[in-house]
Amino acid sequence: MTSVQPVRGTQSLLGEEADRLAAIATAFDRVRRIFGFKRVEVPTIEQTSVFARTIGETTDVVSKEMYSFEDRGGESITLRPEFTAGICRAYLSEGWQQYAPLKLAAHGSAFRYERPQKGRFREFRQLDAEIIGAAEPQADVELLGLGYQLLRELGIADGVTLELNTLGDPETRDNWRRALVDYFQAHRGELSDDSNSRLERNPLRILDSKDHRDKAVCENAPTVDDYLTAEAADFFRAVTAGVDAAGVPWKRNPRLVRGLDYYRHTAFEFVTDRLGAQGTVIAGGRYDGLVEALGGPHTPAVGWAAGVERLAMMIEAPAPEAPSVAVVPLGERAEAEAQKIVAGLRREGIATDMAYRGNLKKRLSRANAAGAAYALIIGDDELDRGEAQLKDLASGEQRSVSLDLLSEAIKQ
RNA sequence: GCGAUCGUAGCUCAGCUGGUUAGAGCAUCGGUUUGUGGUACCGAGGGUCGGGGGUUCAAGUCCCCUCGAUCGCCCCA
Repeated sequence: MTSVQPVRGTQSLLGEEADRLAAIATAFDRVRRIFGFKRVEVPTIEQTSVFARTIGETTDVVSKEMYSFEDRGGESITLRPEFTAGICRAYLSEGWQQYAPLKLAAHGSAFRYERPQKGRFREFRQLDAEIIGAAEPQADVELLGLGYQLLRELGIADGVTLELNTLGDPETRDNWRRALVDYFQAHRGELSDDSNSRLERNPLRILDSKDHRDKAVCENAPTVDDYLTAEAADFFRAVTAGVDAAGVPWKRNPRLVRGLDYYRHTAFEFVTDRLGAQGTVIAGGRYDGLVEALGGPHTPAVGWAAGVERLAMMIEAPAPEAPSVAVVPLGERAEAEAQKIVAGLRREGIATDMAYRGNLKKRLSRANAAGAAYALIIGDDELDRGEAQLKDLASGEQRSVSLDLLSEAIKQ
């Protein structure tokens, strides 16, 4: 066993595994352009208060999962546990308000001190999409359409279901929450221990508990629909009508809630049963109160985040990268000449490798293992004639090609 | 933070109820006459059996602790 170990919950990926993550980011970038979302880059670190004020002091994310430290200047800094708060901070501190409404897309690593398991890591990657400064239900619809098209581009839309719910406006939410607390108080004895503690911190979360006792109690719990104000009901109707019109399949899940405090109105998750316990692949909702929590003006906003590793587990393996040609020089003179040839081919845009170790047998073997389409064998005899042997590694056919016509021979 | 399972060469694993120098496949390196791979054959290197302690005449194999991994709970993307 080696003495150096990776930090728990981090990943070091090679080849296909790394290609999978890249494929997700590439697809997201393509779709985000089609939908007119601007790319944003935001810092990996923020002042701790940015997350503490927005996500909610009592949430597990803030109270026990953040990577926070004091920097050398004595400031409390936190590695971002998600993107939304940092983007909203930038929206305020960078003067992005002048561009509102803003459609933004970002992706990168986020950090949470959690117990690693399938599809869950301490350093994990997210795609993030936000629309800031738009109170219209059309914004929610556009965002859901973005998520759906991403899944389609990735070829996994069939295995994923959009679950949609509303948490209502603040009035709705408060009334519903109060009714839920009353109801669960009355059934305290039937709830699991976890849910009893949730009753103090985050009663809405009891609704999506996995415990069978909790599920039984939730069967008859009050639903949001009973407390929706007329405005909140209209808003949700407009969202579902828009999603239907956009051709995005969905289903209502009246027990779907959000873990973070800042959500209002629309809440949604794209979920799959193919990934075990971590089945949520994209999740988000409307967070009209967040910018205010950071000290800004009242600013309506919607957004979602997607788990890159989870998406990466679901997609087909991307085609492996292989050179078009592997140059195989024989002898010192040929090796020097080969550098010129390799450089020339690469300038032409042809993916080129050079096999420079071992005898011819080894070099060809390496060329083959690398997946090269052709091997270009260059020995003294060939050089004297201004030629090289171009070998098709799939068919085994080999022919002489003039060094002046190499790229043409390889491209065809 | 809680629970279950697991931890043997670079990788995937075998090692039966504890018993002489710990094995295989793949990978790596070398060779099968010195310029032809993908398909053969021969050979080599590589492991203090995660770490520490204990039981025993004897432990990879049993017990305890610890670290790590996996899957689930919690939380959440």
